[in-house]
Amino acid sequence: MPELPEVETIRNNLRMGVEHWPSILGREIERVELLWPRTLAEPDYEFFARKARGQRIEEIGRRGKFMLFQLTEDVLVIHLRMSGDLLVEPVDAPVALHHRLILYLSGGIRLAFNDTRKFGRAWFTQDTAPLLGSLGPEPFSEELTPEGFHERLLRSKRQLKPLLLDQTFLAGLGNIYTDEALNLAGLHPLRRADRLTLEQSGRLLESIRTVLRQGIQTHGASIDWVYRGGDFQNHFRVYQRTGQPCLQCGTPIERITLGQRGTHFCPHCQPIDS
DNA sequence: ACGAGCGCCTGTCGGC
DNA sequence: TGCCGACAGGCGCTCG
Repeated sequence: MPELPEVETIRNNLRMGVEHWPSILGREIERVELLWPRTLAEPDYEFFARKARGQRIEEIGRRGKFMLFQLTEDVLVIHLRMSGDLLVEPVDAPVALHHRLILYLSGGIRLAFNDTRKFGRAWFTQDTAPLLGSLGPEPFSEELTPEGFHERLLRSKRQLKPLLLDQTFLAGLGNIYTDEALNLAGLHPLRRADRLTLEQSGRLLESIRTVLRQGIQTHGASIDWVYRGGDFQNHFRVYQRTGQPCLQCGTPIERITLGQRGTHFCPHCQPIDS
């Protein structure tokens, strides 16, 4: 589910509040509840439950696909992986089937980490470096220039699709937005990174920023996010459009498997050579 | 340094 | 209706 735009959408909702949801900023953690032990990667539950109690949520940040809850003393880091979601609820609401971790907050509300497939993880720590230190640049960083991006691409012999999914190369892209960005840039997913011209690299960076910006503006690629108003799935150019005509040229969209991930592209608009 | 394959999990969908 | 495989937004690991 969540790539950079979805994580950013959730972050905004939790910070600013949204209809039915008050902001959780400034609230105190009164109690925590862990319903699936593996969801808490570290530390052990006893320590976490004791130390988190009484801390306030000072700020909510994001790095790549990681959500960062800056607390009074520690940081709660959450990665939603495939099916994770964060919900604000009244304390007396029934606990949904797939809730894995719940923070009970001051003011009669709670923050629930809901995660059907149980891949999501939470870390409670004072040092985020081991988790975030190896991440690549943020796509919207002003320090990431077309020239700098081109140089990074030239250092790799990898195919574009797996490279863009590698969070140490660039932080935040997932399967949907990678396919969309490559299509928009007119680049084949199997193209070798070190064969791109400066102009192609610049177009790729621009395309990445465009599709991510569209994703954020439409509140994420929902599918099962209807309640949140996510709308990006109505704007897919290639993702999950196998066999359907390319919006640009009418050629049927092709699907291949690459590193266990479905990969969608237009064979005409994204030629393997040039 | 790279790609391929698997494990972690639950749910949905299409074919037979 | 029921069963079975394919597939799903991610990522860490091993192996060649």
